Amino acid sequence: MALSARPVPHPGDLPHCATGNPRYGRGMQSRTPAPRTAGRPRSAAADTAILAATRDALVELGWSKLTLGDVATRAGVAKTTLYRRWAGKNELVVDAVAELFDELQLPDRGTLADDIEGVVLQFAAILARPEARNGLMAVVAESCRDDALRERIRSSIVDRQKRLVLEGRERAQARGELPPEADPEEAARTVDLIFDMVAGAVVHRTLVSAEPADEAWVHGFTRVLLTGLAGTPPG
Amino acid sequence: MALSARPVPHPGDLPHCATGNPRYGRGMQSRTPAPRTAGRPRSAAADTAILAATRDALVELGWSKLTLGDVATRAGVAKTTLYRRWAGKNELVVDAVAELFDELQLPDRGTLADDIEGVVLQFAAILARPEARNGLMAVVAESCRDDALRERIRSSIVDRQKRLVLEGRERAQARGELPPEADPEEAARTVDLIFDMVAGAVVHRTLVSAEPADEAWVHGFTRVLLTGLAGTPPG
DNA sequence: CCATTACGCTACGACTCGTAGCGAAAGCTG
DNA sequence: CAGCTTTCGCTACGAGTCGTAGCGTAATGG
Repeated sequence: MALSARPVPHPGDLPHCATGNPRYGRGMQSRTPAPRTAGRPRSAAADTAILAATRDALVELGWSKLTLGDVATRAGVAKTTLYRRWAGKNELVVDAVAELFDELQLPDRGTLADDIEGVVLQFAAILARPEARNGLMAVVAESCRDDALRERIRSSIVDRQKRLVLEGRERAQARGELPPEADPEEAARTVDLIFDMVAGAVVHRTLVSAEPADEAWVHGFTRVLLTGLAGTPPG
Repeated sequence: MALSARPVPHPGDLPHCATGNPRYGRGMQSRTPAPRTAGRPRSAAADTAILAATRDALVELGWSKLTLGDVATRAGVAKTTLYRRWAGKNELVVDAVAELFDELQLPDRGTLADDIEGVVLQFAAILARPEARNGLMAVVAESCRDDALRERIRSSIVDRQKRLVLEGRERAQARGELPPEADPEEAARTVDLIFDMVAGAVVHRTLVSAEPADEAWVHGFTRVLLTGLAGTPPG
């Protein structure tokens, strides 16, 4: 018969993620691919089912009314399985939401303005999905009191997308639309500033003002971002 | 002896706010000052104590771990008193946070750039307070699934501060820094756009990037907002 | 004086949380 | 194949919170 369960290594362990599975796995994703151990491997299907069920629950219930027991039922797994893989609600939702943002791309449309409009529209399309809105805002709110969670959000979501700003600037500089950067430190600050302005404006428009970031809005936003307030006479 | 308590008029009533007290009172604040009724009046001191206790609890506990029972204990009132005045956690926190933003002003500093920098710094200072961060983000997150709550946030917080953008533009136009607006509809859209860009950038910088919106950052932000990306050669 | 309303307090059922324990299933390894 | 290891589903549990009901008391106004 099975032996008694050994003490659960739950709080703060580095697990053996066979698949691209979560639980402190996203943060340090440049690890050795598989610290294999013997025994029954974790079901990869359970991971995807749980994350999908989390997004569904976010749509129907929102953050505060989402319970882990309900997610487990939706995913067809036991509640204990869920707790074996994630430390709590915050971590689960971060992983469930992070997957949504990995589809962002920066297709080359020929000009800086068109590149910006394109990626901002993609970002707006993701934020238009209720699971993205509910989940992202909730974990950001929670991260105010939880440094580990904020770092997890930053590495899983924010920093991953900052590549888009870098890529767009390089293209614009190659085209001659933007001057080359002399001071690399200043350049890094500018990248952060632009990212905050773009992401912040779209988030605020979508969530606080609660109006769609459609093509017309994105066009106006891009014009202000590129030429400034005074440079946009309505004529 | 006291009669049996009549059915609580809790969900969806228009109460009689003697003081500037909450409970659906902020949304329609242009009401007759006091629809007086007989009986013992509600304690105004209890209102202020509850709202202050809510902010304290937000600082110490954050949103998710904040319980109404705890707030009641901090405020020195009974839990039932709290439920008699607010419908739930969301409404309470909205009122507690809204008070923080009423102190925003737009002092005339002589130029549009300095006006913007001044008000953005004020906004950043408010968002630097943990009770503002925790509470605001949490209710915004919840408002994704609650239209009434979003409307309450908009009327209590957002629209009240949009006056700052209007005021700043009027001054800039009077100074000749901005051209007069021909199309009033286009002008309204521009106000909304600017508000989303300013508030969104500060919020994203403070909460997501988790770095302070200090004077250097605000200066760079203002420069981009006024002159655009291409108009800021680092030299 | 008396009707009316707010207040503090206690208690309650319902729900969620996170964990423990068990037996069974699913892999790897010799 | 047998044997070991780890995961899985299930049940149960104490702790905590929720929102409400009920009661007696305090504070106003007519």
